[in-house]
Amino acid sequence: MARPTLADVARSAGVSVSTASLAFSGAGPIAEPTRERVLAAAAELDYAGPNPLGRQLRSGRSGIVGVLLGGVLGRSFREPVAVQTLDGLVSTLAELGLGVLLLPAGRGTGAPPPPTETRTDAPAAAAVPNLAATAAMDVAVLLWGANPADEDLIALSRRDVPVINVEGPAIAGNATVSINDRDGFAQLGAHLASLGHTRVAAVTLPFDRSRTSGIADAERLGQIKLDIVRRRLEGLREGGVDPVTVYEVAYSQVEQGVEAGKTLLSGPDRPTAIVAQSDALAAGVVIAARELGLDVPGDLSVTGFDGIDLPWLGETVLTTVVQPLAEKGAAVGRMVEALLAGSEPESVTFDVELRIGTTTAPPR
Amino acid sequence: MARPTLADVARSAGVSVSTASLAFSGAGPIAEPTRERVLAAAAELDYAGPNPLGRQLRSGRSGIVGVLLGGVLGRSFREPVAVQTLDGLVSTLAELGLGVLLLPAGRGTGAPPPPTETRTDAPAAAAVPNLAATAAMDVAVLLWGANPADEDLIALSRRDVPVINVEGPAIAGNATVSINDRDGFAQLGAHLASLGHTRVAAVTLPFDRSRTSGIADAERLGQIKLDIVRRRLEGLREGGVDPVTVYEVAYSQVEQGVEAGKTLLSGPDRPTAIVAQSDALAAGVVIAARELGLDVPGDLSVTGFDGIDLPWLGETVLTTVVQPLAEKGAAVGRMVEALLAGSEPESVTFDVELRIGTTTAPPR
DNA sequence: CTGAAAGCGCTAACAT
DNA sequence: ATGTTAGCGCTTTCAG
Repeated sequence: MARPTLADVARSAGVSVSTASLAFSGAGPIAEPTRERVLAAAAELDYAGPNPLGRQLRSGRSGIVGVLLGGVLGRSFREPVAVQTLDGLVSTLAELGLGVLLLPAGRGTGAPPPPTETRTDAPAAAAVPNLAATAAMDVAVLLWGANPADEDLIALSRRDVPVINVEGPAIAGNATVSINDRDGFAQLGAHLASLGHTRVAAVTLPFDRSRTSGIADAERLGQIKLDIVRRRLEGLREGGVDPVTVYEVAYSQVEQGVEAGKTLLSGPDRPTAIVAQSDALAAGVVIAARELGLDVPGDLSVTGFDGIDLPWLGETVLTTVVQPLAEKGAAVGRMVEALLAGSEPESVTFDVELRIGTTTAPPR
Repeated sequence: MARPTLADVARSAGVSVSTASLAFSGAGPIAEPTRERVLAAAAELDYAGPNPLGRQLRSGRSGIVGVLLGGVLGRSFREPVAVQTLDGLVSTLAELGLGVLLLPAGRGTGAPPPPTETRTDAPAAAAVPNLAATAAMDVAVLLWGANPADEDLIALSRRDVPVINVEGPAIAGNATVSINDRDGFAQLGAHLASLGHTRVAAVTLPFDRSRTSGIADAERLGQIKLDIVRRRLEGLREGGVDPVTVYEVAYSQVEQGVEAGKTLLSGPDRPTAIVAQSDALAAGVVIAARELGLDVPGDLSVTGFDGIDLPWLGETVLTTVVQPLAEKGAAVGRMVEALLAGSEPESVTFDVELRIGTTTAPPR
């Protein structure tokens, strides 16, 4: 009644277990009639195929790719770009027979865990087991970076699990997939400058994981932890636009963009253009402008970044920079493949492309 | 140089492997000094903890919960409700030390696989290994249903992997998490009827996985495969609204709602209200109405379903029915727990709540 | 409280 | 082409 094992099948087919194994894996020479006999015996016994646990222990491979979510951005699932990248990654890996295991980020270094109560009861049993430290996986993919000091990353490196970094800070020894976002913002800056904008505000991704949001003062601007944010601001300046105000959001979500837009557009010296570091934020800014009765692009130009589909704005087409999300997923897939084959994958950087929509025009 | 094993740690600490095992698992009596000695030896050797592969084979448990995506709806990741449910599920399971493995749906019965070429080369090795059939997992969760005849489901049942069904059709022997959506739509219907609407159109989720979209004629209406769609339409009628036109979409996405809205609002006998089967679709309808110069709710009332956050509409608050997404995730978590403990989980159905917003009003 | 021994189910050398 | 033999690393009886 218990699940049959390969040994049962082998016995029933009158062959050895190793032969039976070959019948399933195809990893070795086997006579066609023999193979069929084994398969028939398996069908007879209702054998569902080799138990993955046994196979994994023996081969030392789990066939699992862990994906560390929410390193920097909180609820990755809510962020369209993260979701789309993940989507691409899952399909790419599935074709290699690899599964994606979601690893929700543990408490990182940014927010220290709550103080431990003095325990009078049980011995110090592992309170919350951390998947990054305990789950089986052959490779880990870090979506959207994290602090190298993160608990999860330390655990992974102790376990010798190779890590592939997507848009994260360069970490020694990790292959990285990134985009040329500095150039993308330089193009956006040049576009706005050529239109004649001089009073430009920026809405940026989080500077760190502190979940701060609001206009960043000089002090805060000196504390930008995340390369991606700094790089994008620098790109903008390279393009000829030095933002007069910088608004930092806590998450890359439309709501946050609305908030940022309302603040920036209600203050004195209203900007003639707002550069957002993501399409979601830009969409929020457009919505905020509309609610304040401003015309886009007549009264305000808005730019985004990412090139995701934004049905929310109706006919309005966001001026943005398109990054190749699907290709990024595929690139990660190839890196995983290389890693599993024992070779060192090479980091890649993809180019991005300016796409001019209907949200930018000369200032009035 | 190779990774140390538990045996190495035990030897170094001067204890037996079984004792060393206890030091890590805490699953048995062990003297505190002994435990510390083992842990010290582990730290010394840079041992990262018990190898999950060994543990899994021995205990027969992988600690992995497979989540079958896209059963019915294609790219689940793009659908806000699926994403939010998944989000809740991941956090709930993480607290139990369980990981979520994403299982992209294989080719289901709806779309038969492409015809096999006559092979003259290699023996019939498994072309594309299907994760549902090969990956290690203790339980599978079916998000948004599927056909019981699906390849993946068959594979899971052959492997004796218990399945928990979220919003799927009842499948014999599977525990199910669902919501009282019939009642929700009855409430929506009653609300619209009480406002005086009689010419109401409906925008529904896909009838099956054929990815058809457009106005459903009588014949098509007789082919609704998915319980959820039928049940929701029935609920609406119970509430006193019999839709004059039914538009079926291929995906529950804003774009599709826009498409549906444009079609329904451009035809003759324009409806005074449109009932959408999801908030994403309703948002699209609102956008379409605006683009056609119609006022919501003045010229058109619109209702959604799900109660997800929709920042896209600005100040507009959708009249909708709120379903407890987080609670659904938690319920699945509890079921998984029960299943792993060897008991039969009980199916649950959650109540939903009508939330009247600013998108419904009496017809002009 | 600790140790010895067995074996989870499979695959990979090696021998035939 | 097939069989024999050895473990992969761990947990779990069962004795002591």
